[in-house]
Amino acid sequence: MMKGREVILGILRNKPQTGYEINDVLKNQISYFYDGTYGMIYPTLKKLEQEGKVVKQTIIQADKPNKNVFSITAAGKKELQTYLNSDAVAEVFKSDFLMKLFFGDNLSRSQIINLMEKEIQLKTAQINHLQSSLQQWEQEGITDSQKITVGYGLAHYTAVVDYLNQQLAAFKQ
Amino acid sequence: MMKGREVILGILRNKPQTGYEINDVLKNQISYFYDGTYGMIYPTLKKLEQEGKVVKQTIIQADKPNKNVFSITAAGKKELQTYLNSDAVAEVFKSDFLMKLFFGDNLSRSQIINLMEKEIQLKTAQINHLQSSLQQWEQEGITDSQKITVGYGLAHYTAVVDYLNQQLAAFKQ
DNA sequence: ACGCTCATGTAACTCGTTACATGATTAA
DNA sequence: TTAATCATGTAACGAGTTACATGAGCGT
Repeated sequence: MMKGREVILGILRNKPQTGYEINDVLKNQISYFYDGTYGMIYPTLKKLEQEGKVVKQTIIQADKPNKNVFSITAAGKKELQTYLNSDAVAEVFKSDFLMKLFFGDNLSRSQIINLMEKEIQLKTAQINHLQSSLQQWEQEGITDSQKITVGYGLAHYTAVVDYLNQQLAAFKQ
Repeated sequence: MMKGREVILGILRNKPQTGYEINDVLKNQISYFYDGTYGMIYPTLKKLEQEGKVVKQTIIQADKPNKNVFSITAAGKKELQTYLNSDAVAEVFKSDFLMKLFFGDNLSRSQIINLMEKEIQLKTAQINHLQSSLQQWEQEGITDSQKITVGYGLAHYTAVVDYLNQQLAAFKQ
Protein backbone atom coordinates (compact mmCIF):
# COMPACT_ATOMS: atom_id res chain seq x y z
CA MET A 1 0.00 0.00 0.00
CA MET A 2 1.14 3.49 -0.85
CA LYS A 3 2.81 5.55 1.84
CA GLY A 4 2.91 9.25 2.51
CA ARG A 5 6.29 9.61 0.80
CA GLU A 6 4.97 8.23 -2.46
CA VAL A 7 1.92 10.44 -2.35
CA ILE A 8 4.12 13.48 -1.81
CA LEU A 9 6.46 12.52 -4.64
CA GLY A 10 3.39 12.09 -6.83
CA ILE A 11 2.10 15.54 -5.96
CA LEU A 12 5.47 17.10 -6.72
CA ARG A 13 6.01 15.18 -9.95
CA ASN A 14 4.97 18.03 -12.25
CA LYS A 15 5.23 21.12 -10.11
CA PRO A 16 7.35 22.27 -7.15
CA GLN A 17 5.19 22.96 -4.14
CA THR A 18 5.28 23.85 -0.46
CA GLY A 19 4.12 21.69 2.42
CA TYR A 20 1.14 23.94 2.76
CA GLU A 21 0.18 23.46 -0.87
CA ILE A 22 0.67 19.71 -0.61
CA ASN A 23 -1.82 19.69 2.22
CA ASP A 24 -4.24 21.52 -0.04
CA VAL A 25 -3.92 18.87 -2.73
CA LEU A 26 -4.47 16.14 -0.16
CA LYS A 27 -7.59 17.80 1.18
CA ASN A 28 -9.11 18.91 -2.10
CA GLN A 29 -7.92 16.63 -4.83
CA ILE A 30 -7.12 13.21 -3.50
CA SER A 31 -8.98 13.06 -0.22
CA TYR A 32 -11.16 10.40 -1.80
CA PHE A 33 -8.39 7.81 -1.67
CA TYR A 34 -5.82 9.20 0.71
CA ASP A 35 -5.66 11.40 3.74
CA GLY A 36 -2.72 12.96 5.46
CA THR A 37 -1.89 15.69 7.89
CA TYR A 38 0.82 18.30 8.46
CA GLY A 39 2.29 16.03 11.09
CA MET A 40 3.08 13.64 8.27
CA ILE A 41 3.85 16.12 5.48
CA TYR A 42 6.68 18.12 7.03
CA PRO A 43 8.63 15.24 8.55
CA THR A 44 8.31 13.30 5.29
CA LEU A 45 9.55 16.24 3.22
CA LYS A 46 12.50 16.55 5.56
CA LYS A 47 13.33 12.91 5.16
CA LEU A 48 12.95 12.99 1.39
CA GLU A 49 15.25 16.00 1.29
CA GLN A 50 17.89 14.18 3.35
CA GLU A 51 17.66 11.27 0.94
CA GLY A 52 18.03 13.57 -2.07
CA LYS A 53 14.60 12.74 -3.44
CA VAL A 54 13.46 16.37 -3.26
CA VAL A 55 15.26 19.72 -2.98
CA LYS A 56 14.18 22.71 -0.96
CA GLN A 57 14.26 26.33 -1.99
CA THR A 58 13.37 28.98 0.57
CA ILE A 59 11.43 31.95 -0.68
CA ILE A 60 11.44 35.09 1.41
CA GLN A 61 8.10 36.83 1.38
CA ALA A 62 7.38 40.29 2.74
CA ASP A 63 3.71 40.25 3.66
CA LYS A 64 3.34 36.53 4.25
CA PRO A 65 5.41 33.95 6.11
CA ASN A 66 8.46 32.71 4.20
CA LYS A 67 7.93 29.46 2.42
CA ASN A 68 9.89 26.37 1.44
CA VAL A 69 9.23 25.18 -2.06
CA PHE A 70 10.14 21.54 -2.76
CA SER A 71 10.99 20.11 -6.17
CA ILE A 72 11.38 16.47 -7.08
CA THR A 73 14.83 15.29 -8.18
CA ALA A 74 15.81 12.55 -10.63
CA ALA A 75 16.20 10.16 -7.69
CA GLY A 76 12.74 11.11 -6.49
CA LYS A 77 11.26 10.53 -9.93
CA LYS A 78 12.91 7.15 -10.04
CA GLU A 79 11.41 6.12 -6.71
CA LEU A 80 7.99 7.31 -7.84
CA GLN A 81 8.25 5.41 -11.09
CA THR A 82 9.29 2.23 -9.30
CA TYR A 83 6.25 2.52 -7.10
CA LEU A 84 3.97 3.28 -10.03
CA ASN A 85 5.21 0.21 -11.90
CA SER A 86 4.72 -2.15 -8.96
CA ASP A 87 1.56 -4.20 -8.64
CA ALA A 88 -1.34 -2.44 -7.00
CA VAL A 89 -2.29 -4.04 -3.71
CA ALA A 90 -5.80 -4.34 -2.32
CA GLU A 91 -7.40 -1.19 -0.98
CA VAL A 92 -7.81 -0.49 2.71
CA PHE A 93 -11.33 0.16 3.82
CA LYS A 94 -12.32 0.71 7.43
CA SER A 95 -15.81 1.72 8.31
CA ASP A 96 -16.93 2.77 11.73
CA PHE A 97 -20.49 2.92 10.43
CA LEU A 98 -20.51 -0.71 9.23
CA MET A 99 -18.79 -1.84 12.40
CA LYS A 100 -21.52 -0.27 14.52
CA LEU A 101 -24.24 -1.73 12.38
CA PHE A 102 -22.64 -5.15 12.44
CA PHE A 103 -22.09 -5.38 16.19
CA GLY A 104 -25.02 -3.26 17.26
CA ASP A 105 -27.42 -6.08 18.12
CA ASN A 106 -28.73 -4.13 21.04
CA LEU A 107 -28.86 -0.69 19.55
CA SER A 108 -32.38 0.67 19.50
CA ARG A 109 -34.36 1.08 16.32
CA SER A 110 -33.95 4.84 16.48
CA GLN A 111 -30.21 4.56 16.98
CA ILE A 112 -29.94 2.44 13.86
CA ILE A 113 -32.02 4.91 11.88
CA ASN A 114 -29.87 7.73 13.17
CA LEU A 115 -26.70 5.89 12.20
CA MET A 116 -27.95 5.37 8.68
CA GLU A 117 -29.22 8.90 8.26
CA LYS A 118 -25.91 10.37 9.37
CA GLU A 119 -24.03 8.11 6.99
CA ILE A 120 -26.25 9.22 4.13
CA GLN A 121 -25.60 12.85 5.02
CA LEU A 122 -21.85 12.33 5.19
CA LYS A 123 -21.72 10.54 1.87
CA THR A 124 -23.96 13.06 0.19
CA ALA A 125 -21.63 15.82 1.31
CA GLN A 126 -18.70 13.87 -0.14
CA ILE A 127 -20.52 13.47 -3.45
CA ASN A 128 -21.09 17.21 -3.60
CA HIS A 129 -17.46 17.85 -2.77
CA LEU A 130 -16.26 15.53 -5.52
CA GLN A 131 -18.62 17.03 -8.04
CA SER A 132 -17.63 20.60 -7.37
CA SER A 133 -13.96 19.64 -7.39
CA LEU A 134 -14.42 17.95 -10.74
CA GLN A 135 -15.78 21.13 -12.28
CA GLN A 136 -12.81 23.11 -11.00
CA TRP A 137 -10.27 20.60 -12.29
CA GLU A 138 -11.85 20.44 -15.69
CA GLN A 139 -11.02 24.10 -16.05
CA GLU A 140 -7.49 23.72 -14.70
CA GLY A 141 -6.78 20.60 -16.67
CA ILE A 142 -7.16 17.00 -15.63
CA THR A 143 -6.05 13.84 -17.39
CA ASP A 144 -8.39 11.10 -18.55
CA SER A 145 -7.04 8.75 -15.90
CA GLN A 146 -7.66 11.33 -13.23
CA LYS A 147 -11.20 11.78 -14.45
CA ILE A 148 -11.66 8.04 -14.05
CA THR A 149 -10.58 8.22 -10.42
CA VAL A 150 -13.17 10.89 -9.70
CA GLY A 151 -15.83 8.93 -11.54
CA TYR A 152 -14.85 5.90 -9.49
CA GLY A 153 -15.43 7.84 -6.30
CA LEU A 154 -18.76 9.12 -7.49
CA ALA A 155 -19.84 5.63 -8.59
CA HIS A 156 -18.92 4.26 -5.17
CA TYR A 157 -20.64 6.96 -3.14
CA THR A 158 -23.80 7.21 -5.19
CA ALA A 159 -24.22 3.43 -5.09
CA VAL A 160 -24.00 3.26 -1.31
CA VAL A 161 -26.21 6.29 -0.79
CA ASP A 162 -28.86 4.78 -3.06
CA TYR A 163 -28.56 1.49 -1.23
CA LEU A 164 -28.84 3.09 2.19
CA ASN A 165 -31.84 5.22 1.22
CA GLN A 166 -33.58 2.15 -0.01
CA GLN A 167 -32.76 0.10 3.11
CA LEU A 168 -33.73 2.95 5.36
CA ALA A 169 -37.12 3.25 3.71
CA ALA A 170 -37.66 -0.50 4.10
CA PHE A 171 -36.45 -0.39 7.69
CA LYS A 172 -38.80 2.42 8.65
CA GLN A 173 -41.90 0.62 7.45
CA MET B 1 -12.32 5.26 14.14
CA MET B 2 -12.71 1.80 15.64
CA LYS B 3 -9.62 0.05 16.90
CA GLY B 4 -8.66 -3.59 17.13
CA ARG B 5 -9.77 -3.82 20.76
CA GLU B 6 -13.30 -2.75 19.92
CA VAL B 7 -13.49 -5.17 17.03
CA ILE B 8 -12.36 -8.01 19.29
CA LEU B 9 -14.83 -7.08 21.99
CA GLY B 10 -17.51 -7.01 19.30
CA ILE B 11 -16.60 -10.48 18.11
CA LEU B 12 -16.67 -11.84 21.65
CA ARG B 13 -19.93 -10.10 22.62
CA ASN B 14 -22.12 -13.19 22.14
CA LYS B 15 -19.73 -16.09 22.24
CA PRO B 16 -16.39 -16.89 23.87
CA GLN B 17 -13.73 -17.53 21.28
CA THR B 18 -10.02 -18.17 20.80
CA GLY B 19 -7.56 -15.89 19.03
CA TYR B 20 -7.53 -18.32 16.18
CA GLU B 21 -11.29 -18.16 15.83
CA ILE B 22 -11.26 -14.38 16.06
CA ASN B 23 -8.88 -14.35 13.12
CA ASP B 24 -11.35 -16.49 11.23
CA VAL B 25 -14.16 -14.01 11.84
CA LEU B 26 -11.93 -11.15 10.70
CA LYS B 27 -11.00 -12.94 7.51
CA ASN B 28 -14.39 -14.38 6.64
CA GLN B 29 -17.05 -12.22 8.15
CA ILE B 30 -15.88 -8.66 8.50
CA SER B 31 -12.97 -8.44 6.10
CA TYR B 32 -15.07 -6.05 4.07
CA PHE B 33 -14.72 -3.27 6.61
CA TYR B 34 -11.83 -4.29 8.82
CA ASP B 35 -8.66 -6.24 8.60
CA GLY B 36 -6.36 -7.47 11.30
CA THR B 37 -3.62 -10.00 11.88
CA TYR B 38 -2.44 -12.37 14.61
CA GLY B 39 0.20 -9.83 15.47
CA MET B 40 -2.60 -7.57 16.57
CA ILE B 41 -5.03 -10.16 17.94
CA TYR B 42 -2.88 -11.85 20.58
CA PRO B 43 -1.30 -8.73 22.07
CA THR B 44 -4.71 -7.05 22.19
CA LEU B 45 -6.32 -10.02 23.93
CA LYS B 46 -3.50 -9.97 26.45
CA LYS B 47 -4.04 -6.30 27.12
CA LEU B 48 -7.80 -6.67 27.39
CA GLU B 49 -7.28 -9.49 29.86
CA GLN B 50 -4.97 -7.36 32.00
CA GLU B 51 -7.61 -4.65 32.00
CA GLY B 52 -10.32 -7.11 33.02
CA LYS B 53 -12.31 -6.63 29.82
CA VAL B 54 -12.03 -10.30 28.90
CA VAL B 55 -11.19 -13.49 30.81
CA LYS B 56 -9.14 -16.41 29.57
CA GLN B 57 -9.85 -20.09 30.04
CA THR B 58 -7.28 -22.59 28.88
CA ILE B 59 -8.59 -25.79 27.36
CA ILE B 60 -6.29 -28.76 27.20
CA GLN B 61 -6.72 -30.75 24.02
CA ALA B 62 -5.27 -34.14 23.28
CA ASP B 63 -5.00 -34.31 19.52
CA LYS B 64 -4.76 -30.58 18.84
CA PRO B 65 -2.78 -27.75 20.41
CA ASN B 66 -4.23 -26.40 23.65
CA LYS B 67 -6.32 -23.32 23.25
CA ASN B 68 -7.21 -20.18 25.15
CA VAL B 69 -10.86 -19.28 25.03
CA PHE B 70 -11.67 -15.66 25.83
CA SER B 71 -15.00 -14.40 27.17
CA ILE B 72 -16.10 -10.81 27.48
CA THR B 73 -16.72 -9.46 31.00
CA ALA B 74 -19.18 -6.84 32.22
CA ALA B 75 -16.43 -4.23 31.96
CA GLY B 76 -15.74 -5.33 28.41
CA LYS B 77 -19.40 -5.10 27.50
CA LYS B 78 -19.51 -1.63 28.94
CA GLU B 79 -16.57 -0.49 26.84
CA LEU B 80 -18.13 -1.99 23.73
CA GLN B 81 -21.43 -0.31 24.43
CA THR B 82 -19.76 3.06 24.96
CA TYR B 83 -18.05 2.69 21.62
CA LEU B 84 -21.25 1.57 19.91
CA ASN B 85 -23.11 4.59 21.25
CA SER B 86 -20.49 7.10 20.13
CA ASP B 87 -20.84 8.96 16.86
CA ALA B 88 -19.57 7.10 13.82
CA VAL B 89 -16.62 8.86 12.23
CA ALA B 90 -15.84 8.97 8.53
CA GLU B 91 -14.54 5.81 6.94
CA VAL B 92 -10.93 5.33 5.97
CA PHE B 93 -10.35 4.49 2.35
CA LYS B 94 -6.91 4.11 0.80
CA SER B 95 -6.55 2.88 -2.72
CA ASP B 96 -3.29 1.94 -4.32
CA PHE B 97 -5.12 1.45 -7.59
CA LEU B 98 -6.57 4.97 -7.66
CA MET B 99 -3.25 6.44 -6.57
CA LYS B 100 -1.51 4.79 -9.50
CA LEU B 101 -4.16 5.89 -11.93
CA PHE B 102 -4.08 9.43 -10.59
CA PHE B 103 -0.33 9.92 -10.68
CA GLY B 104 0.41 7.66 -13.60
CA ASP B 105 0.65 10.34 -16.29
CA ASN B 106 3.44 8.48 -17.95
CA LEU B 107 2.22 4.95 -17.61
CA SER B 108 1.69 3.33 -20.98
CA ARG B 109 -1.72 2.57 -22.36
CA SER B 110 -1.20 -1.13 -21.76
CA GLN B 111 -0.12 -0.53 -18.17
CA ILE B 112 -3.32 1.40 -17.51
CA ILE B 113 -5.42 -1.31 -19.07
CA ASN B 114 -3.60 -3.88 -16.99
CA LEU B 115 -4.17 -1.87 -13.84
CA MET B 116 -7.89 -1.67 -14.50
CA GLU B 117 -8.24 -5.31 -15.46
CA LYS B 118 -6.50 -6.45 -12.28
CA GLU B 119 -8.71 -4.22 -10.19
CA ILE B 120 -11.79 -5.66 -11.84
CA GLN B 121 -10.54 -9.17 -11.11
CA LEU B 122 -9.80 -8.37 -7.49
CA LYS B 123 -13.19 -6.79 -6.90
CA THR B 124 -15.02 -9.56 -8.69
CA ALA B 125 -13.33 -12.07 -6.40
CA GLN B 126 -14.44 -10.03 -3.41
CA ILE B 127 -18.01 -9.95 -4.67
CA ASN B 128 -17.98 -13.72 -4.97
CA HIS B 129 -16.52 -14.05 -1.51
CA LEU B 130 -19.19 -11.81 0.00
CA GLN B 131 -21.96 -13.64 -1.80
CA SER B 132 -20.87 -17.08 -0.74
CA SER B 133 -20.37 -15.87 2.82
CA LEU B 134 -23.85 -14.41 2.82
CA GLN B 135 -25.36 -17.77 1.95
CA GLN B 136 -23.48 -19.45 4.78
CA TRP B 137 -24.50 -16.84 7.34
CA GLU B 138 -28.11 -17.01 6.34
CA GLN B 139 -28.08 -20.63 7.45
CA GLU B 140 -26.20 -19.91 10.67
CA GLY B 141 -28.23 -16.85 11.50
CA ILE B 142 -27.53 -13.23 10.74
CA THR B 143 -29.32 -10.12 11.94
CA ASP B 144 -31.05 -7.65 9.67
CA SER B 145 -28.39 -5.03 10.40
CA GLN B 146 -25.68 -7.48 9.50
CA LYS B 147 -27.44 -8.25 6.25
CA ILE B 148 -27.40 -4.54 5.49
CA THR B 149 -23.62 -4.41 5.96
CA VAL B 150 -23.14 -7.22 3.47
CA GLY B 151 -25.53 -5.58 1.03
CA TYR B 152 -23.58 -2.36 1.45
CA GLY B 153 -20.39 -4.11 0.49
CA LEU B 154 -22.02 -5.72 -2.52
CA ALA B 155 -23.53 -2.41 -3.62
CA HIS B 156 -20.13 -0.76 -3.37
CA TYR B 157 -18.21 -3.44 -5.23
CA THR B 158 -20.70 -4.06 -7.98
CA ALA B 159 -20.98 -0.32 -8.65
CA VAL B 160 -17.24 0.11 -9.10
CA VAL B 161 -16.85 -3.05 -11.15
CA ASP B 162 -19.63 -1.88 -13.47
CA TYR B 163 -18.02 1.52 -13.69
CA LEU B 164 -14.58 0.12 -14.45
CA ASN B 165 -15.85 -2.28 -17.08
CA GLN B 166 -17.59 0.56 -18.79
CA GLN B 167 -14.54 2.85 -18.63
CA LEU B 168 -12.25 0.09 -19.78
CA ALA B 169 -14.40 -0.57 -22.82
CA ALA B 170 -14.38 3.13 -23.68
CA PHE B 171 -10.64 3.34 -23.06
CA LYS B 172 -9.87 0.43 -25.34
CA GLN B 173 -11.68 1.90 -28.31
C1' DA C 1 6.62 -35.88 0.58
C1' DC C 2 3.69 -31.69 0.70
C1' DG C 3 0.60 -28.61 2.20
C1' DC C 4 -3.36 -27.44 5.05
C1' DT C 5 -5.64 -26.84 9.56
C1' DC C 6 -5.23 -26.04 14.17
C1' DA C 7 -2.95 -23.09 17.62
C1' DT C 8 -0.12 -19.32 20.14
C1' DG C 9 2.79 -15.97 20.76
C1' DT C 10 7.00 -12.10 20.71
C1' DA C 11 10.23 -8.32 19.15
C1' DA C 12 11.53 -4.89 16.32
C1' DC C 13 9.99 -1.64 13.60
C1' DT C 14 7.41 1.75 10.84
C1' DC C 15 4.25 4.83 9.91
C1' DG C 16 1.29 8.15 11.09
C1' DT C 17 -1.60 10.71 14.70
C1' DT C 18 -2.34 14.19 18.15
C1' DA C 19 -1.17 17.83 20.51
C1' DC C 20 1.64 21.53 21.00
C1' DA C 21 4.01 25.91 19.53
C1' DT C 22 4.14 30.42 16.78
C1' DG C 23 2.53 34.48 14.33
C1' DA C 24 1.39 38.07 10.66
C1' DT C 25 -2.25 39.67 7.42
C1' DT C 26 -6.85 40.23 5.79
C1' DA C 27 -11.77 40.10 5.31
C1' DA C 28 -16.45 40.23 7.56
C1' DT D 1 -13.03 41.24 17.18
C1' DT D 2 -13.16 37.05 15.39
C1' DA D 3 -12.18 33.81 12.10
C1' DA D 4 -9.81 32.46 8.03
C1' DT D 5 -5.64 32.15 5.23
C1' DC D 6 -0.96 31.70 4.88
C1' DA D 7 2.99 29.11 6.73
C1' DT D 8 6.24 25.81 9.35
C1' DG D 9 7.57 22.67 12.34
C1' DT D 10 8.50 19.16 16.72
C1' DA D 11 7.74 15.58 20.42
C1' DA D 12 5.43 12.05 22.39
C1' DC D 13 2.67 8.52 21.60
C1' DG D 14 -0.18 4.84 19.55
C1' DA D 15 -1.52 1.18 16.77
C1' DG D 16 -0.64 -2.15 13.98
C1' DT D 17 2.69 -4.65 10.61
C1' DT D 18 6.25 -7.96 9.49
C1' DA D 19 9.05 -11.30 10.45
C1' DC D 20 10.27 -14.72 13.41
C1' DA D 21 9.57 -18.99 16.26
C1' DT D 22 7.23 -23.69 17.09
C1' DG D 23 4.81 -27.95 16.22
C1' DA D 24 1.38 -31.93 15.89
C1' DG D 25 -2.16 -34.25 13.01
C1' DC D 26 -4.48 -35.23 8.72
C1' DG D 27 -5.45 -35.83 3.97
C1' DT D 28 -3.62 -36.83 -0.91
